[in-house]
Amino acid sequence: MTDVVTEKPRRGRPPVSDEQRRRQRLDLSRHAVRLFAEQGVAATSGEQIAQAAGVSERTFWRYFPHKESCVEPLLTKMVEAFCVVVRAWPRELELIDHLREAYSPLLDAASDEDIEAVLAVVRLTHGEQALRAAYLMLRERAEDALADVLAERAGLPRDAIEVRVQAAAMSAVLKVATDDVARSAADGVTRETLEGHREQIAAALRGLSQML
Amino acid sequence: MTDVVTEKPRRGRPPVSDEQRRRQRLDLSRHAVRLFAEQGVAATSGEQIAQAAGVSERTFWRYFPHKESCVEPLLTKMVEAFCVVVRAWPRELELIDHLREAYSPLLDAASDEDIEAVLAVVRLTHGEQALRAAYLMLRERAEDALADVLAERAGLPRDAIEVRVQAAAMSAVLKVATDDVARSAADGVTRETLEGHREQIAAALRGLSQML
DNA sequence: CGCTTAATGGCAGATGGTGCCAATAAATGT
DNA sequence: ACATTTATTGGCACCATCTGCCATTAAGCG
Repeated sequence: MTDVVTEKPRRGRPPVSDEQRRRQRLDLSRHAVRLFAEQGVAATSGEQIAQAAGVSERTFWRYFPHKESCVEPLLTKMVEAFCVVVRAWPRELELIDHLREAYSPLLDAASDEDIEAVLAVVRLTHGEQALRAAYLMLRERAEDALADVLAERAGLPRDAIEVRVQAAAMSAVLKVATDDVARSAADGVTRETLEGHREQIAAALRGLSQML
Repeated sequence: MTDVVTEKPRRGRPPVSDEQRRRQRLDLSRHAVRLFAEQGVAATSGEQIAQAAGVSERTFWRYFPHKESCVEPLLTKMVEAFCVVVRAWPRELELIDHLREAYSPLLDAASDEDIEAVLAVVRLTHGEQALRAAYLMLRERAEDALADVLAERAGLPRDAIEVRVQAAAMSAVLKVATDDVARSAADGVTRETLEGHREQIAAALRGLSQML
């Protein structure tokens, strides 16, 4: 009865906090992305990234299983932002209207630098196949999260076919819109660009409804 | 004026035909997939695949840029089959109805072995991340082809936002349906399973229209 | 059979990535 | 202060992935 949350009279050095680890990954991620953009993925070695971030190559490979997954921390920020918005989607509102309401505050929350970096990565994924593959894998993970939210809203199991189709379609729309905004924001991202992004999504969702 | 199709009084050994090359790739692909399924991707080395197919490791790497791209020839068969159907989609018919008409004959055309192999690969992509990434990349290439067809139908440029959204959404639907049929056909594929697949797609497309 | 060109195979080498172990860092107990 | 315990780090050896280079072989043609 005493092990509801198993007792842990911890003894040695405690593991670093998840927060700390996240920061470290993000730091490595920034260096990696900068180098990727400057000289290409293929021409950037793991050793180089490690050196730029001031850790040994060995620990670098402990933080990232593959070179391309260096983009993950940055991109995750983006998809998580979207998941937060979707999760807050009130039942009585149209998705488009909810986006208009909830998206702007979210943009204020993220730092301009991060937004710029994320868009840079998305642009990179077009020339660099390895990065594109990593990007698509990440989007599929996001799709699962989206499916969870949609399932809860609809009161259906998360692997119901309707739920998965809707999640996949929404995710696909978001992908197109994101690629588009990244392309059009090639030099400098403005508030107008981002609001354009929101409208892009809205228009795309509207377009979906005309499909059949 | 004499170089409309540059004159080629060919001299030495002629390059192998594209057909021949395609066959070779497909053969390597089959061996690779079998090994992947038997012992996992990570545990299967390029040397092993080459040996199984009876070529040197060096030439194996000439046929495939990465180990995971061994699944490409098989999967391409699948997406090309779908593209053919879409291309033949008459303007006056609903897509669902067209699928019902055109899909069955197509199933007869492909060999049972190949269909089985394709589904096996799709199943593999769920446990093997590297394969999943390759799969998603291929699907995106197929999405482009789909966009071309849709653009022509709609009389819009191929990079119009509506076209790309529609292509992305259709592709996403097809992905869900394909994953589902692969899972449900885990042991032995029957004609019922495949017709189920077609209905799966139809239902999914119908579901899409209810999205908003 | 010589000539020309394409495909192949073998070998060296750089990079990606992992397992193992010693060294160090951060906590607690005495 | 010091020993003890545990987590992280770095160094090293090692296998796999993939490429460049060159010699060899194969396939056509006069």
